[in-house]
Amino acid sequence: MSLRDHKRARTRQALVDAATDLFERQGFEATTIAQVAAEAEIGTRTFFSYFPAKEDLLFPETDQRMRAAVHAIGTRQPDEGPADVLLRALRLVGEDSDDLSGRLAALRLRFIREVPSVRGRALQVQFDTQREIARRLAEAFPEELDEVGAAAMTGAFVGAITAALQVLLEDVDDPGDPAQVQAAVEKAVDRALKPWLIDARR
Amino acid sequence: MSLRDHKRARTRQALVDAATDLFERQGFEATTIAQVAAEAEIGTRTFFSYFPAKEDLLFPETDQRMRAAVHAIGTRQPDEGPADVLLRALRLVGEDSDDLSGRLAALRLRFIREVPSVRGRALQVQFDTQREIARRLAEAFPEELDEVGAAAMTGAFVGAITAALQVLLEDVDDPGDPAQVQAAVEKAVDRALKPWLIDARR
DNA sequence: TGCTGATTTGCAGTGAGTGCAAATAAGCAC
DNA sequence: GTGCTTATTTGCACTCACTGCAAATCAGCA
Repeated sequence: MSLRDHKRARTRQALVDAATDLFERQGFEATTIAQVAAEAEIGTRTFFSYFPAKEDLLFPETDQRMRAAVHAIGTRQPDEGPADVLLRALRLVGEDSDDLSGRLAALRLRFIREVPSVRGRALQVQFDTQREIARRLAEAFPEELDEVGAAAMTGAFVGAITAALQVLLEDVDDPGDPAQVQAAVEKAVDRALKPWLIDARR
Repeated sequence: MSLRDHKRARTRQALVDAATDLFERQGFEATTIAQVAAEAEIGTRTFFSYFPAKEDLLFPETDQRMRAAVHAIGTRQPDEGPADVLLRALRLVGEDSDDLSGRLAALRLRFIREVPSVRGRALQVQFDTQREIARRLAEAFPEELDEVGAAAMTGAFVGAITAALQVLLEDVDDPGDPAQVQAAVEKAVDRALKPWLIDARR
C-alpha cells in the first residue's frame, strides 16, 4: 500500500468519524457536507471524491460485507445445499453490523427510520448486495440453480428477513442498544426462515 | 366532488402528462421541475403542493394500487389460506402496471434502471406497500399469522418476485414493449413462487 | 355582493452536487 | 536532492431541488 493509499484511507476514515460525531450531535439533515469536510480538514469539493453523496457516509463498507458474503459462498462445503450456503452468507453480512463500536451502526438504523433519503439508499445497497450474492450462488450451484432461480431464492430469504426485522424493530424500546438490535436480527432470521428450516429437516 | 377537487385532480393529471412528455423527450435528470410546472401552467412553487418530489411524478397512483390490494385481502374466500390471498393481492398490484396507456409505466421502468434516485424511491414505495399488505394479511388471518409472520411471508413473496423480475428484465431486448414486460412479470411470479406452489399442492 | 378560509404564487434562501481549471502533492528517474 | 509526470485537491461559479414566508388570488357560501 503506497503512501497515497494510506493517506486516502486515513482521510476517508476521518470523514466517517467526523460525520458520526456531527450526525450524533445535530442529526442527519441539519449536518452539512461543508461541516463534515471542515471537521475532517479537507475542502468541501474534495468530499465528493471520497463519497458520491451524503447518505453514503452511513454505508462506508459495503464492499467489505460483500466480500465476506462472496467468500462464504466460495467456501461451499460438500454436504451443503444452496439454502445452507445462502443462509451462512447472510448471517455473515448481518454480523458485521457491529463495526465502529456500533456508533455508526446505531445512527444508520435511526436514520433509516427517520430520513427517507437514507432509507432509499439503504434499500438500494441491500438490493445490489442481494443481486451479487444471487449471481455467486448461481455460479456455485450450476446444477441446481440458474440465474433466475438463485435471484428468487435470495430475494425470498432477504425479503423475509428484512420485513420481519422491520416489524420487530418497531417494538424495540431503545434502538441504540446493540444487544436488543442483535436479538431482533436473530429472531427475524429465525422467524423468517422457519418455513425453509422445517422443509430442510425432512 | 367539489369544483375545487375537480380542478385539483385535473391539475395533478396535467402535471403527470407534462412530465411524461418531457421525460420521454429529455430524460429524467435533464427535465426540471420548472419545466414541468410551466407545461402544466402552474407556478414552480405550486408543484410541491401536488408532489413532494420530482421522483413522485413517476408513482402517481400508489394509494390506488394499495386500495386494490387491501380490497383483495378483504374479500377472502372461505377456502383460501394466507398464501392464496397474498398471491391474489400481489397479482392485482402487478396488473395495474398498464395505467396511462403504458407510457408512464415504460418510463418508470426505464428510469428505475437508469436513475439511482428513482430506483431508491421505487424501492421505498414497494417496501411501504408491502408493509401495509402484511398488516392487513395479519388482520385477515388472526389465527394463522401474527404481525411478524405475515411480514416475513409477504417479504418473501415480494422479494422473490422482485429479484426474479430484475434478472428477467435484463434479458428483455425492448423494455418499452409492454407485452415483453408483462411476460417477464408472469414468468417471474411463476418462477419465484414455484417452491410455495409445489408445497401447496401436497 | 361581500366575507372567509384555502390555494396559489413570487421571492429569497439553503444546501447538494457538478464541471472546470489552477494549484498542489506524490511517485519516480536521474 | 532535482526535475518531470501524473494524480489529487481545491476554489469558483453554476444548476437545481426544495423550503419558509407573506402577499395575492380564488372557491365557497351567506
